[in-house]
Amino acid sequence: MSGTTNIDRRSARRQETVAEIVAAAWELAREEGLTGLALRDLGARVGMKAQSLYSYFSSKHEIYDAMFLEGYLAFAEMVETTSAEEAGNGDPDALLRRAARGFVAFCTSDPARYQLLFHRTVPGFEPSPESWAVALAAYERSRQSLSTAGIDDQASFDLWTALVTGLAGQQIANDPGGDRWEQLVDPAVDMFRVHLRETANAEGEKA
Amino acid sequence: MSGTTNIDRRSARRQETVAEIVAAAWELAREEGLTGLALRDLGARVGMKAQSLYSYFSSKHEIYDAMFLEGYLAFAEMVETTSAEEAGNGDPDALLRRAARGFVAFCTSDPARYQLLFHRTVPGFEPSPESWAVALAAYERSRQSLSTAGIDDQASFDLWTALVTGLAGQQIANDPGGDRWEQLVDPAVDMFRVHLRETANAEGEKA
DNA sequence: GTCTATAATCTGATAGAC
DNA sequence: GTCTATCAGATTATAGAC
Repeated sequence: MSGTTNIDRRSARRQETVAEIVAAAWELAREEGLTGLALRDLGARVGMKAQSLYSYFSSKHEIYDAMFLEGYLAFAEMVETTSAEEAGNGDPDALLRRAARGFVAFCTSDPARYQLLFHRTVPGFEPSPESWAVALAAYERSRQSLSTAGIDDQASFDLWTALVTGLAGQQIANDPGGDRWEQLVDPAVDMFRVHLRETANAEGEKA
Repeated sequence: MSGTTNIDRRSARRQETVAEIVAAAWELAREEGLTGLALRDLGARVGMKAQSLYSYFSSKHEIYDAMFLEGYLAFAEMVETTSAEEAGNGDPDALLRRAARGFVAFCTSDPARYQLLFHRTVPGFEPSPESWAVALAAYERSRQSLSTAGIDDQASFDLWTALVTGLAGQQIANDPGGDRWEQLVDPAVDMFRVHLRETANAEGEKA
């Protein structure tokens, strides 16, 4: 009787614990720096010995991988929110502004996450194919959303990502907690919009 | 007889060794990652026991500090080269292009250095006041140089640094060894130039 | 699934001989 | 100034009892 249910319960409990561990890992990464994360501290934070973590993850890199995955799930959610039709009643300029603000806020709200997702900073760590797939899907979703705002070629999108990661990076590195670069998000979007218009014109002239 | 000379010789020899250690530290940082640098490996690389490094540096952070300092000296040199009058016969647009290309090449040629100089990625490390002074001077020199190309307010310069560090960061993280974002440097400069023209117009209209 | 015990190694750093 | 010796502790990770 109810063998499956017990298994479900057990795996649900397990997933809870896994999630708790990953949450604690993020906490520690924020406090100690991404590469300062230590399994001893992590175990202590969730009320376990460090060794017990190996019941849930087979290596430290696997924990980083779970963090990476979770980070990109949060990224995807942010993309979805800023892309929402209702939020901007179809105005492409408003969409661009929302996307840029959302992205920079996403980054500055968690510098450790910004580091893990957008820079290769943990020695030896490489995301698993599964996590990469999620990252890529989120990236594609973002690209698709912004294509409706006029960013419809790869080069423009690459320039866009450089611009927004650059704003976030400068804010985090040189004015943590402040808004010196966050203030520049709207001007940067204006600048980028002119660029879009000009490249569109150039295409038109060629035709 | 030549007591001072002996001291000079000795301190010169010492400086040579210090420079050798820092050079080896950069090598290792490039190979193992900036935070993967270990004193044992560093000692081995220069033909010493790790403990002997303490004759030259009193802590690991002090080595990072020397790397930081050296990095900003190289940065200053790059700024000087790209700012050179001769290199662009006074054409402000050419200066902007040279500055951007020079900066991105400076970053991509050494990702570990990019990380140390422009992101806070080593847990617990903070540059000494002396090193900060050099960094700040190089920053100011860059700002001064680019002010002759029309970047004459802080906000525009901040936007500029976000743009070029962003291009470099994306190149390093997502296409190491390639040129996907490096190709976008000139288009990015064009985009930025239009921004400069527009903000200048806006200022003019206010007056 | 968590523990103890511990392996095996690496960490940065110090003391003191030469 | 470099060495040996070593500290004191951290690190990730495994084996096996409960």
